[in-house]
Amino acid sequence: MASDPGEINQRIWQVVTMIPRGRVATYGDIARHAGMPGAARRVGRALRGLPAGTKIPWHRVINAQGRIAVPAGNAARITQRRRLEQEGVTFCTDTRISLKRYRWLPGGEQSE
DNA sequence: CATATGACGTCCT
DNA sequence: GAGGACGCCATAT
Repeated sequence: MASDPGEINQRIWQVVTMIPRGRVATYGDIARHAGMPGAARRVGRALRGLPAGTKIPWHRVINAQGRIAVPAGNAARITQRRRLEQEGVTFCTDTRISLKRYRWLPGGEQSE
């Protein structure tokens, strides 16, 4: 059943994969859309276990503060920012992103 | 079973 | 906008 941990992480990756290019989503929204409201940490746990050459656009996942949740010491932190800028996502500050402008609404499927 | 930590969120100052 | 406090879920010790 969906109670299996493997089933959960797959559900999370599914939601992350459906995030459109040039757009970002927060852990809380993904967790809620995955059927686990409040389990934002569970999402981070799933993304942390992702391999380097994964097909999952984990770089489009950021925290509610519009910042990269990846701590220093991890090369992924730089990779994420580089990829976001490459997709057209601009940083409001040195570490801040305009969620109000790039936040993707799960299920909203906004036409633009 | 209790405590501490983490790719988090929300509220308050 | 920045920082601290508390809450939530899961794993490690």
